Amino acid sequence: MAKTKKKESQWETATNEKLAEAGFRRGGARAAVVSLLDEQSCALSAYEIEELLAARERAVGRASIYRILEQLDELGVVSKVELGQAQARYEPIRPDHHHHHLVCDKCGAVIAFDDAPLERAVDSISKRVDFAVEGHEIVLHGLCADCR
Amino acid sequence: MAKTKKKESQWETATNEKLAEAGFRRGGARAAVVSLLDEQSCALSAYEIEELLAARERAVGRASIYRILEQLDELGVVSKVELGQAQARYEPIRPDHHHHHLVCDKCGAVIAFDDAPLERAVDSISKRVDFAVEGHEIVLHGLCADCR
DNA sequence: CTAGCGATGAGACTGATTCTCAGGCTAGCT
DNA sequence: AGCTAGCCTGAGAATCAGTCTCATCGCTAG
Ligand SMILES: [Zn+2]
Ligand SMILES: [Zn+2]
Ligand SMILES: [Zn+2]
Ligand SMILES: [Zn+2]
Repeated sequence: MAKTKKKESQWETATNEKLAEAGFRRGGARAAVVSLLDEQSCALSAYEIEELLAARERAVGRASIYRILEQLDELGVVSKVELGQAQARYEPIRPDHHHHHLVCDKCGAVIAFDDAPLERAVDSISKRVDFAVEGHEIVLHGLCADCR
Repeated sequence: MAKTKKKESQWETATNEKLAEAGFRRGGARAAVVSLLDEQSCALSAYEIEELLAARERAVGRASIYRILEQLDELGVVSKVELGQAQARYEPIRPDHHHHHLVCDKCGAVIAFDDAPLERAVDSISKRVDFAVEGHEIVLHGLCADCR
């Protein structure tokens, strides 16, 4: 069966470069995770990643998934987001698509949103506090249109 | 030994009233947790609550602590905050002391801060989205002054 | 082509949180 | 005050996400 050769996006390319620069060797498991993340516009849980990869012809061990996600997080190419759902989610960081999340407390739906004034307010605070701010996470809780 | 009779604050009083209104009976475990939370200005983890209560003369079972915190969260008098530390923290909601947190990724220190422009930005978004926003959580990650 | 060493994954382990259920206590009634 | 229904508690088992261990696999420098 012919393998679907997808076009690598900016993110996947940049991520592979950073991995190489950081001294990592190439490996099938990591490539599969990076490739899957590259297709996402919002966050996936480690469990979802495990399932999606298994559904393709490239299952990856759970230990590897967590190890890889941690490496990507440290490299600054992936963001670990805690939406108060007792499990972390991970999404690729694309400078041109910075966003935050609305979480439905009833059905768990996650909706992305972005807002310039909000970012400005956060940047402003970051400069004022005696703290080296490296990132921020903003989550709005409530009920989605369907659950209301 | 004389028991230190503390003055009930606005929060503890209001919480007890809401519990009664919601049809809850009174109970020693819950009263102890509510009283402890009332003394806090920022968030405690369930484990810390368990220890602090045990250190006094009123140990409360772990199951009860979690059950009670969940009830208080549902009543809207306690906020469950996830600071990305693999464990939730809980703090009383005091309308006049609304705040958010700075978390040191190195040592885990939690520092509270508040910012009017930030709240305004969040309120503004809340009104614009097709989502019934009931609350929000903002966490800034980075390195505290000591760990830098 | 081969050795050396990073990459991988099965499964045990940990730690936080949730569940179960027997016994305790409150609130309401007599 | 005494009695009862049913909420309140807590010890310990069960879950579950996430972490660790370690034997094996497979890059890649040479
Ligand atoms: Zn997202
Ligand atoms: Zn919903
Ligand atoms: Zn706080
Ligand atoms: Zn620190």
